[in-house]
Amino acid sequence: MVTIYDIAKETGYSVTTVSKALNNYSDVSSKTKRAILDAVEEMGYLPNSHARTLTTKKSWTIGVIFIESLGVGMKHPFFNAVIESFRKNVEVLGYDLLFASRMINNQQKSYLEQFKYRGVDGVVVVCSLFDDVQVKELMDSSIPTVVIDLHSKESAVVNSDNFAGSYKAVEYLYSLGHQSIAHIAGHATTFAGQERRNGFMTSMKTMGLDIPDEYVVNGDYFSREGGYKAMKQLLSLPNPPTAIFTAADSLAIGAMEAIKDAGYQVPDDFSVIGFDDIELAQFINPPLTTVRQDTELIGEESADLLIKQINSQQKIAQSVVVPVDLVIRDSCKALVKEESSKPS
Amino acid sequence: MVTIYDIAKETGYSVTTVSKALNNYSDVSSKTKRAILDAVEEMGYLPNSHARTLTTKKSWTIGVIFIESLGVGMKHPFFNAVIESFRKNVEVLGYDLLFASRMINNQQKSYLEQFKYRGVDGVVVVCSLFDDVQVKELMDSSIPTVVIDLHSKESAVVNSDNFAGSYKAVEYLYSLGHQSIAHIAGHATTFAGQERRNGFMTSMKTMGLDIPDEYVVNGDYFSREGGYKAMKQLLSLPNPPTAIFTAADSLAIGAMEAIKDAGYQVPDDFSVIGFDDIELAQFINPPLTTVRQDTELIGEESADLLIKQINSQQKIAQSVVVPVDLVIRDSCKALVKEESSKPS
DNA sequence: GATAAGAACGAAAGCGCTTTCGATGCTGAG
DNA sequence: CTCAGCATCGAAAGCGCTTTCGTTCTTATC
Repeated sequence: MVTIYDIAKETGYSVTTVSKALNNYSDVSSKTKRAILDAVEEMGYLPNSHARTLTTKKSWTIGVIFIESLGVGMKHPFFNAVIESFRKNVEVLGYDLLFASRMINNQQKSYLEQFKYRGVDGVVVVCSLFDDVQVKELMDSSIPTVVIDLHSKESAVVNSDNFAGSYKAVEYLYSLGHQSIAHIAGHATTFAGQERRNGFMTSMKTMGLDIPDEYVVNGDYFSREGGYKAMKQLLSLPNPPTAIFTAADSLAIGAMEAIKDAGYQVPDDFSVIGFDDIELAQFINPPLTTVRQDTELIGEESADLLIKQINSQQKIAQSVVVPVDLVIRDSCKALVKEESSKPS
Repeated sequence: MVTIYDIAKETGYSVTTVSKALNNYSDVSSKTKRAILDAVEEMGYLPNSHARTLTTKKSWTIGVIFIESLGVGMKHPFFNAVIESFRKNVEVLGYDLLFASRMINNQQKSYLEQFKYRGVDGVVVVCSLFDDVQVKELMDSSIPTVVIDLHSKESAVVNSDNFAGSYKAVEYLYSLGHQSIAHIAGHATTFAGQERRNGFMTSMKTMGLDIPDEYVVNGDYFSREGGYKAMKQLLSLPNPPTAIFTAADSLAIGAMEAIKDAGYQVPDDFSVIGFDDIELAQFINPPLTTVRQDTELIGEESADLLIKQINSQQKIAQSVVVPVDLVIRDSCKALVKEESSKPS
């Protein structure tokens, strides 16, 4: 490995001067700078990030963690889309992303410990779970943190406008003539799940619609199976809803399977609408109407928020919410008035 | 930040002894070790990875890069599944994953330079492109490398048995009575694309089937659009095939869209079969019959291969190919003999 | 009681870099 | 000619850790 000393020896200058030339200090003449840079080029010198970090306390590294209940990690379509966008936004600044393992010296450590050990400049966590102690610890620590998909008054967070998303969904269903609208909810320990549920309840009330207790059923951890089971439950009701708003596309997909398995059709018999707009949504049958989360923007906003904290050396308690859009595909249909066919 | 010196002062021992206690050296009595460990616990000491790496030359970090033509990065369903599996396999050993940015001191650098700068212990690259210079550079370098989805005699590589996969697909189609089978190929600069194409050609010959030139059409970079265009082309032929084997699920999906747009049905009018078995495959309509790549195993094998190199301090030129499976769903159908209806 | 062997500890160098502060030489102003 | 001021450069300390090589002290051996 060629070090700063080697190129000092080669050029006849001191390591100090070499270091300064490399870091664009003003007190080195252009002639010697030229000579040093030439030698650097010729000898194939590369700085050592660890040595540099050791003295500067800046690692140009951002830690990232996923906290999700499915256990799919990087395969999570929403999470990886957000992180990909985040990555693009920070890489141009020179930051690398570190996916941590929580093992130091063969001992299990917390994320906070791991990141302190690694000396990251900041960390981005994608976390929907409300009360993860490790994430809490991170947010309370001194290291700059931004968490995505979680809400907090005291920390830097960014998430979609879940409430508004629910509203748009319900409003759309209502405009289609639906009155009996059910909700397959995300897990209650999850901020997004809770918020979408709140949005549903509120907008239903705003529309003046009834919400029977049985119409709000838990889909568990945003899994397909959860959606399937929840829909089964809905179908077994004496008065099933005509439309279902689910808290996630995966839930919607599960629900649609249940509907098909029961011999019904979407959207003819039931309208369903999802949340997320994962890639899958447009390819299933029928293509899913859903509330789209803007992963690009979420990634960008979180990058901004984190970088701002890193640069200012202080935590910023700011909550940015990014707007969502309803994307209309074919899983919802206007309700034909039952009154005409079935006079009461 | 509490350092080794602080806990030395606290306990009255030298930093040497503290360091030894921390690293389980045998020449420290159990009593002093106990005392030191207690102080460590009490003072909340954490080692500094950069300082440690600086002296040991071991960073417990593995660099990862994606080289893919779509520009989707972490969103690539095959790549992220492989990397997720890889991560699980190395994290228990204490390795962290570093997604590099190629920016050092505000200057654009190559991956090799970036990784040397970062002092990673090894790098895993997921790369389908044949002749990427940066990947070549990496493979030729002294740093342990494993590359996934690429073939090479001189390096550590792991990939699916693309050839056998094609064979299974063609064989299946043939068993269904299809004789006119076309291939929508992946890009030729891609190892997987090339190999699947080879497998197609060879197995067709083995089955004694004809391959008109027009039956092998390029799907470009494994994109849906590529599949769409290629299928359009196939449909415009005077004698279109009855079945299409595509080099990727994305291509198959595009092809199926083209088929539908032309007013035909899958699998009634055309059988199509994909490659990969991405999550989407089971949810599209009809569910796609496809050749499944075992992402779990690929990740595991690459982890093994890389770790072996890291531990042995030398490059290993080994090529492991992991088996694929045909998963049969609903996009293929037995061909009804045309002879009966259309006597020649 | 003298000696060898082992157990427990520490001094110091070194990993590759940055940064402070001082030294040196040169210029032009007076 | 003198001196202030500027432009260049370098010595040295320090970042936090590991590791080699001694040193000291205890214990067992004859």
